[in-house]
Amino acid sequence: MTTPDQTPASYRYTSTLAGDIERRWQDRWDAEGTFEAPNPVGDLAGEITGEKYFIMDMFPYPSGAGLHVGHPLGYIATDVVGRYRRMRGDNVLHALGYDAFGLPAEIHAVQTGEHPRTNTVANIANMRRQLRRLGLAHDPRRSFATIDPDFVRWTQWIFLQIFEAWYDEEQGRARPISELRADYESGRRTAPDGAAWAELGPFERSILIDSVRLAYVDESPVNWCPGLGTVLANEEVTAEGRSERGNFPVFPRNLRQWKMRITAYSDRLIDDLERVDWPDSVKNMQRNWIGRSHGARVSFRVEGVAAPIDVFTTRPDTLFGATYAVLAPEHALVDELTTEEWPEDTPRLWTNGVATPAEAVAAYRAMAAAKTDLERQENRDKTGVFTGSFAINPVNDTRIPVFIADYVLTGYGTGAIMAVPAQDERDFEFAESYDLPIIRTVQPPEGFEGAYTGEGAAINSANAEVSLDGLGIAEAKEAIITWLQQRGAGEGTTTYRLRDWLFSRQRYWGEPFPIVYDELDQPIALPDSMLPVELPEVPDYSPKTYAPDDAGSEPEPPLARVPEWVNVQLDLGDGPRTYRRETNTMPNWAGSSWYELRYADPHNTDRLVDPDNERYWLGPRKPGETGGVDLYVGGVEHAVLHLLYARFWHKVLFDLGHVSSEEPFHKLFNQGYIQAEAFTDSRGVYVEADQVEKRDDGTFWFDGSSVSREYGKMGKSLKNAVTPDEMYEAYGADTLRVYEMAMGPLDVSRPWETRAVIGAQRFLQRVWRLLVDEDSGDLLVDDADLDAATLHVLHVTIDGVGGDLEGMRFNTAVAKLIELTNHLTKDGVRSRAAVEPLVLMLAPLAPHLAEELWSRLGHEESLTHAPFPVADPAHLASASVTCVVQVLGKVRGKIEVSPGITDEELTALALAEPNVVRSIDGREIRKIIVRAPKLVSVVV
RNA sequence: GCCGGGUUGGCGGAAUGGUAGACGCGACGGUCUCAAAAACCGUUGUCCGCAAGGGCGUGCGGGUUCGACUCCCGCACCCGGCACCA
Repeated sequence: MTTPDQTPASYRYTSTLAGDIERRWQDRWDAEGTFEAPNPVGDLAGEITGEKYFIMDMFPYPSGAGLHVGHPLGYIATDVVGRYRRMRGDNVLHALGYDAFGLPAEIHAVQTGEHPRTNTVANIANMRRQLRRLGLAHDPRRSFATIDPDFVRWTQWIFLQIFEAWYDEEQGRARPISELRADYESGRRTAPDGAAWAELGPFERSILIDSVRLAYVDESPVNWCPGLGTVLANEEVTAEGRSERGNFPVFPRNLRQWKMRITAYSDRLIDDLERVDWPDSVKNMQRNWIGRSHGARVSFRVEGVAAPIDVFTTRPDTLFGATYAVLAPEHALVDELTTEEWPEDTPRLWTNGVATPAEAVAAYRAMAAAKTDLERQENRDKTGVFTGSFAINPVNDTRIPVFIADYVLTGYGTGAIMAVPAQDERDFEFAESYDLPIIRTVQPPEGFEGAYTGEGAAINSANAEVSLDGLGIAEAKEAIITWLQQRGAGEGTTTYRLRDWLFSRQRYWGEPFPIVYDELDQPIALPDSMLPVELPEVPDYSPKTYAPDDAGSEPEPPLARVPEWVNVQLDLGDGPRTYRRETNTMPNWAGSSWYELRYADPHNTDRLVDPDNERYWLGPRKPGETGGVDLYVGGVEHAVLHLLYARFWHKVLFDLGHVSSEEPFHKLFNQGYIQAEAFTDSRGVYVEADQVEKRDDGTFWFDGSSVSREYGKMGKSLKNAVTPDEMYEAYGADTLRVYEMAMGPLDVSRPWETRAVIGAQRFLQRVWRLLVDEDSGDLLVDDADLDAATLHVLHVTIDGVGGDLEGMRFNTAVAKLIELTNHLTKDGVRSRAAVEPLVLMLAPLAPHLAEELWSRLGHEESLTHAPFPVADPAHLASASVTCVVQVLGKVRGKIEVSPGITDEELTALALAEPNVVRSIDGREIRKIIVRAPKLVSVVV
């Protein structure tokens, strides 16, 4: 019930008024194309002024659940930066696309029978609506979704560029396959086995070429996930050996799959991290993931066997201490090394009590194969079995036994090691278990027991030709590598943890490969004119899935079930023939691996991106720089997945001359997460957080029962999502923006607190009330001159806010604007000279309110390109300064002084301050430190 | 185990080696109101004190300095990443 005298002021800045203002300005920005950024050439060409600035957000996956208030955090931050830079005169490119292929849409399609595109398009529309209401200054002409046929076409085109390229180690870059073919044809290059090109048949030639392509089909161990019915990249498998998505077990299986030769770029991917402006944590994660380690390959001759064992070691300096060798159970040489019978005097410990080496090895291999990654991780006891063979240590011709053991991994280095128990903890444990000799080759500290991995002088390390004794680790490594190279027994080398990128998935909702196979089963690229290859309609969107632990099951992608699409008649140059299409699809990382380029030229039908547009938006600003997007903001969860793949593709495109930038993202910023309280009942089940009652004694109640509080990522699963729509409704978009920016530093995660949002609204309300009469709506601004104190506060604020926005310290920028507002409010200062700069400074954070006030101040144009205020140094110094007087480091007095005061005058004033006099208490003054005009420190 | 980041009032957080706690939330007191809400004004690290003022205080223990949240050494705990990677 309302009565007339209870009606609130009609022009109070409430959520209703804010909503009116916000919708009005959003419509006007759209109508006027306010945020459209001109390109140098093409359909978006226009007059360019100012420096370019390219901002990107990690684009969203259009989930059916819609947004919660955690999602827009990064989008608001980039929007503030973009709006600030426009006011500084920059030509700002900022748009938002959608990463729209992916599993959730496919699952939804399987459940409903609805085409994933239908649902995805609806979700994108809903997300666009929610985001538009935030007032983001995006160029709407540059938005796209990775599922758009126009976009898919170029994803497929890039795939073919990679397919039609090889890595020239000599030049350190990718080159087109056509150049390799030309080299072979002209005889400048011969096949690795020495065969001449002319002597090879067409099939052999294809095999030779296919074996070096950057995108290739390979039968090798991959991560097969029966529960999902698809294979997964290493990056998509958790440390526990389960799928990152769905948490199903993953099994190693040999399968024919597409891979990308990302390992060719290992060095550049590591080295160029030094050239980009990224958080150290992410750089470290990428370095770790690539896992470069320098060491040596050493060849061990084996008695009675032709092939030597090649091992990789990072400690070649300890070679004299190698007392046995170990192969991974899956190593190719194991069968050859396994002897007929146990050698005489073989300790029973080494045979596992089995009658023959063959049986013992077979049993051990079977046991190792049955172990999941998780079991391997839980049980790190060193086990193994002797093969019956002996290798010869090249430095001293000692016979050393060869074991297989599952602590040696098949995928790393050469899959074989020399074991040096004295200097390696794992080898030490194994040697203890199997009673193997331990020879120290590095002098440990007095009384040290066990494996010594620290620095020290080499000992026991000399033969007739070389002595390492007395050398430190680094010199010893160098000396032994030189010796090994002279003897042909080894060489210095580098290995990597990174594996080639598994690029095919047995899914429907992804990009089809632009590849067909001929009758010899060789992959053939489709010509550009046939792109994009579009997805066929299918009866069933899901791949065949199996019981999660059915390791022996076979992948069957949905596309394989559409024979009329799979088997196709094409004329690829030598008349119409029947081909078989690739039925796998690309992983959903494909679109995000190059989308930065498409923002720069979103409608180009002739090229991926016009070189002029690419050079303008992404090219290096100075020679020697990498170039790339000027600011890229997103969550840290993509530190090694998306960000590594995108760098790889970008570098291939650079090598092939399609882009001028060497890196996709020059500056990366990881925003934190918005967390939220979640509540569980006595069974541990989450209850609706917004229905929990908080009592004054600090307890929480739901439906009459006590519940307990925890903090977690906001979302549906914890039942604690707060939607932006609720916030628009209750406070308005500007309030939500200011609150999210004021909560704390952008890169730190922090809990959401709806009740604290009111503070942001009160601030905006105060600004509004300063300029506008709440009852009449009249402008209250006058043209009075500013007093000295106000001038000082104003210019200090201008100086600070500009720097804070520049440095993405949005929380302190908001605090400074609040201080200025409070100062003006308290003194009743409504002068145009003060409120106009305030409105301009507020504009990046609360653009709708700022536009409305700016227009009420009499400006007809949007303030989007109005100049951001510049501080006048003359007003940065204030008329008087508070000087702190310390006695023995403790503050004992404060005196107001003029900023220009001399050290002598200040010292005299300080020593006269009554409380300082009392504190000194007549003691002798030993020293006085003066930092005029702020500080005097007295030492007694 | 290794690598990276962190620990400041009731809460979120602020502090080029120079007044610790800006700004906001909450709480408490007040103005307005018949009352309440909203809004506005004031107080708010903690202890002693009527006050003036003083003691203590940035995870813990040391150190450097006239002066340390800040720099150095050691430790604890929390978060993230990697992990039998030779």
